[in-house]
Amino acid sequence: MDIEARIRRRQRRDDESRLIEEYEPLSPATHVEEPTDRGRLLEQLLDHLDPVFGGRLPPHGYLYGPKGAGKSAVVTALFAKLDRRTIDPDTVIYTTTRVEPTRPLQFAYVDTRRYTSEFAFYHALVDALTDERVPRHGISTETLRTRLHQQLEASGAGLLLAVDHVGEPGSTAPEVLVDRFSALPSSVSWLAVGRTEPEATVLADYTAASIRTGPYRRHVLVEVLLSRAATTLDRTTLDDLSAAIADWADGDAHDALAALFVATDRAAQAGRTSITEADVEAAIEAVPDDCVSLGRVFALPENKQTVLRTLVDLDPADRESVSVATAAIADRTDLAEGTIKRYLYELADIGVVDRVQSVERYESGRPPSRLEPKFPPTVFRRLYNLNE
DNA sequence: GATCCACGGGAATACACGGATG
DNA sequence: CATCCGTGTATTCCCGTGGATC
Repeated sequence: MDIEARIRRRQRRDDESRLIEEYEPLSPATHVEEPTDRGRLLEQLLDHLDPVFGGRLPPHGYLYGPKGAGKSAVVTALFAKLDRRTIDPDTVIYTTTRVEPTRPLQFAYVDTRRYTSEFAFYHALVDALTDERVPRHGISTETLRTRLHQQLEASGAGLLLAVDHVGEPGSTAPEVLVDRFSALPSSVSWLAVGRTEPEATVLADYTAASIRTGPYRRHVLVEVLLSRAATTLDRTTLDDLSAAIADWADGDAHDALAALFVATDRAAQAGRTSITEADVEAAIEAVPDDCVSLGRVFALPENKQTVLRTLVDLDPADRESVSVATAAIADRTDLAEGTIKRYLYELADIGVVDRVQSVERYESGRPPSRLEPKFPPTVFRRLYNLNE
């Protein structure tokens, strides 16, 4: 390869990476610090958490609502703020009718997509509550649990714990969680966050309060899209097309952002800084029905992401069956076939990829199934490469 | 030496089909 | 005709091993 070509390639790559960095605000997997658009939900949450501002713990609670409704956005933002604000009993103003013992409060947020196992869960908690490094190895789950207890008792502080993505396939089931909570001291109050109706889970039996949130209202979702796109796209066509995306997304901010992301990418590939109707149409096409949250995909263990990354680049013919895909991925990664195949089945099991059974007749044997990602490949590719 | 968990692999089971059997 | 059986593939389930780290 001559020097010219090498330089050209460098330049192209720089262009590309700069472009991708600009995309980041459009990522459906990241939350902004100030989700100003979820005022109602924020108020509901603050109502529930009100005792906190008097130095007391609120009762256990459950926040639920559909995908892309801003639950995680609000809860992570709120807990980040609360965590920075030490609630000091001395500054609390009492109504003097009753003297309750007050104590300082701590706040922690745990995402069960990432910290699923019992060990990982306690580890995340202890880690959040202490400045010291907590060993990941050579320490038993039991030891970790007692350490958490000691920590909580020693500090005398109450803990408000938010536990996100409860009951999603591949994360922690409500029953398991309730079990774990029962092992925690009474100075811990938790707020579970999930999608399922409380009546359909055991959580209803343990929580005093359920907070329900619905999908985004149309005009609010448009605002979300516009504000996130502000740095990336010029405004020429944005208003109308954002409205179109919002209509299609039906209140799901995740899918709407994903579509806007794909549309932006398509425009950028063509060297444009504004999106067209065709971009949006193509983008909507690229977001599958029942699209799985990209946050979930990026919470998967590294090697499962590697398998997915390879899978989405495969020739469609190489995705026609699990075995074929396994072989193709094994060629391109250093994972063993057995592992890849198991991963693919596991990914299908939690709904990250779909297995579509072939209807064509084969000579003999059980018919294979085609693998289809249940997320927009473009978005995954871009964000994955960004993390490299 | 202890611990968790990612990997790798293999055994058991399910499914589809054609052909044999009752 | 209904059922069973054999074969070949797909899928599920399970467990031992070893890496990394304390």
